[in-house]
Amino acid sequence: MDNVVADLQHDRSRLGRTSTAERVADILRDRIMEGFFKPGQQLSEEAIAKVLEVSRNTLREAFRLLGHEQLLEHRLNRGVFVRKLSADDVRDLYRVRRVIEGAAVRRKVPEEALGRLRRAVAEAEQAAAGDDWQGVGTANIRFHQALVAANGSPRLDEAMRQLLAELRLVFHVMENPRLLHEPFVERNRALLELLEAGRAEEAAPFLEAYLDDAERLLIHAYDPNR
Amino acid sequence: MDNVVADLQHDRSRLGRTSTAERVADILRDRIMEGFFKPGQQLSEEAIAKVLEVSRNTLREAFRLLGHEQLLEHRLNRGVFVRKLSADDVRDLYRVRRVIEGAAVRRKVPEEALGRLRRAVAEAEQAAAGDDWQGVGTANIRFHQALVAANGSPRLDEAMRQLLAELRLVFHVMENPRLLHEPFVERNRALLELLEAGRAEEAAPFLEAYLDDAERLLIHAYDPNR
DNA sequence: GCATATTTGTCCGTATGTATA
DNA sequence: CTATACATACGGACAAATATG
Repeated sequence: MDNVVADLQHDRSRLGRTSTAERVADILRDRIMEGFFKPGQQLSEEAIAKVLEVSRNTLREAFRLLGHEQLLEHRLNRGVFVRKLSADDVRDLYRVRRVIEGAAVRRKVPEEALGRLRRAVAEAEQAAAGDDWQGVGTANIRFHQALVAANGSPRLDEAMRQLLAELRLVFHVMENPRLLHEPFVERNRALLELLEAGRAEEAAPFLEAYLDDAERLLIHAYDPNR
Repeated sequence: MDNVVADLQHDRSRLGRTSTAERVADILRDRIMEGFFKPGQQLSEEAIAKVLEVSRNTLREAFRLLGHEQLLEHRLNRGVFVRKLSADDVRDLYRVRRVIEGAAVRRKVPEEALGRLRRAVAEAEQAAAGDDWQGVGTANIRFHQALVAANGSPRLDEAMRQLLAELRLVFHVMENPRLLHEPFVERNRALLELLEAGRAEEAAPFLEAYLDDAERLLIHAYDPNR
């Protein structure tokens, strides 16, 4: 436990530009999303403040930011914990994805967004060829971000960014990332081709089925307790 | 259980004991949304901390929360200011509304949600009859919240709550709330009737036109500088 | 169930940096 | 350019809640 916190030392160098609280939040966010801090784990004020060499007050501001992003959970007089998602949370996240991504595929996707989609698909295929399933996951996420960007809305982009950050909390408690990401590489390509052909009326139900399957797969494999 | 009382269920989350920072954030949020603090206005740490009798550290935690909700803007070493929305922001907010509310009307709206919609419409009509345009605005907002609730997603509910809070920033810099809210009372009723009849394929374009008009009206009347 | 240690919640004083009149 | 006001950040203090033996 002490060793886990000690590893944070490496992030100490990144402090130096914007407000300290925001930079601390950035560091912690990265750590949570990469699975270094695990769902359910408590983040001790004193320990982290000491290692990052910031005051407890500043750290608490950072905690507030991450709490609002749903990555941390505040329990009064108990402290902050990395959020642990329930199966219901997963279902809700997919509900939101259907709404936001569904709206995107119903539009005529601009050429710029198509370019990003193509690159994401190529990246995923390349990673898959090299058995790099972590890389496939990252590329797939980029694919869906590019998809949402077709809406042309900064706020939807931001909402998707946060949604995917939450989803990572789920990914990290699962072993076997291949099972999770491999099936969707070719479906991403298929979806891309529908969009390139401007066949929105087919893309929408295709995406629905896609997300249904992804949700089912995730729920089935997901055990919130560890 | 009484249906009117059922609406209160949504406020249940606000009951639990909370930290001072969260209660301060609640107070400030209310003040901003009621127009007491005006867009562009600076919120002085020292002055507010003194009046609310909390420490500046605690107040800063509250500021972080509201900043993340887009109601306050942080300028490094300058302080926090009530967010001032641009015309582009307004357009983006309506983009998001089309996505979230559009998804709702495409569904079969559950009876429970229909009940809330009916009550909101009735409330708006009653307020309009009494020339209470502020009340009409509140009722209309409740209508759209009930609409989004048809998605059955806590996260979309929360997103809508925040979106409407941002929109209030715009409403408050406009004089003549009647112009803003009156036209939509009967359109809300019309939309409700389409939903009650289960005519989703008509409700969707009706809502689109509705939001287009509302956005146009708002953009036209809105001058970000005061 | 009790006594004790630990941790959070909150406040204060202060030093430093930054923007602006 | 200087002066002033204010935000930023720190560290210490203590009460209150919670965990621990």
